[in-house]
Amino acid sequence: MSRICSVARTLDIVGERWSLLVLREIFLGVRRFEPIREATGAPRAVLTDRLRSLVAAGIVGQRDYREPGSRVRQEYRLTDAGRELQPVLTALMQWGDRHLAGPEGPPLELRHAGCGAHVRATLACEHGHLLPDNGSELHAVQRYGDRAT
Amino acid sequence: MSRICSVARTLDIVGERWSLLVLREIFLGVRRFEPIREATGAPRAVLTDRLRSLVAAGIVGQRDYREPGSRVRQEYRLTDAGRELQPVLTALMQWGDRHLAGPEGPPLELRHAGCGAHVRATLACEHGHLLPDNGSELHAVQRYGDRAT
DNA sequence: GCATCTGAGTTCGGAAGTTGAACCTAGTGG
DNA sequence: CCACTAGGTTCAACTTCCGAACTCAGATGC
Repeated sequence: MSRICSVARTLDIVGERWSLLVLREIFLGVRRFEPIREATGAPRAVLTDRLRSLVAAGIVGQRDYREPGSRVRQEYRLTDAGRELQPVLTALMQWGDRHLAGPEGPPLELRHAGCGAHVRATLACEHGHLLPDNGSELHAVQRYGDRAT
Repeated sequence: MSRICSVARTLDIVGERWSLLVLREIFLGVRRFEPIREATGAPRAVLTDRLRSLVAAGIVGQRDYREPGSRVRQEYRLTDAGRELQPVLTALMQWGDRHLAGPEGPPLELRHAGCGAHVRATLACEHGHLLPDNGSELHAVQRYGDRAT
């Protein structure tokens, strides 16, 4: 009896050690193999593999580029689906900032391009109410999803 | 040169295959070993190990319980830090609902306990502006964090 | 033409993690 | 005192991960 769940399905795609770190770099504008490898620390073989599966999953796309004086190579960009993982990364970062940051404070800050204010991942309902981060005002409704194994 | 990042630090703790699924179950109120194992499908040895590291990380706490006619056993509950991972789970679930759900729609719905409206993980700035999920209005400011390796 | 550089990727053998199945254990009820 | 149960532990096979060394192809210097 294993539960059908969108969390599980999403983790099948981005739930390994390096996938989300790779996405973080691409979000930050790092698009090429070597720089991504340096920033994440992933071994080459693993990075090759992860980029391939992110492309296969439609989260990342490839595009040719040519640095003057070099041959054509590939760079990696987020697709629309990939960009929609931003709230996941933001929520992870926010938790780490709060619970794991050193005394120097968070290494990276996210600001609203429009007004410059600090951006947070929040839970909000469709009537516009803001919920506490700890999920205390949350009510989960199971619609279906216990699967005979 | 590996980047210092709260995403990476958070993933060191909850970034393995089963950790977030275990947390999802505990969020849903499943608190005991056997039911968690059935719902997630994790092998026993792995589940034992994950629960231990979640406890060690201060995300999950243990508490005695005693079912009538049984000896004392342990159940697992979220700590405050653990509950604050709710936005991460919600964001993962939301992405899966949008990109991986079957024709039946999402298996689980989250509602605001107060008003019953659907709850979403969103990006919002401290001035109260709601940002698009795809991070398009986001500006990342690196404060420090390139670490010589 | 030939050697060399570079970014991207492959190959390799050893280390680490994951798996399902079988076994262990301490109370409890019959 | 025997069987049952929830929660682990152990085990051997298997898979994945790792870092280091190697390959590949096109660009450039000589």
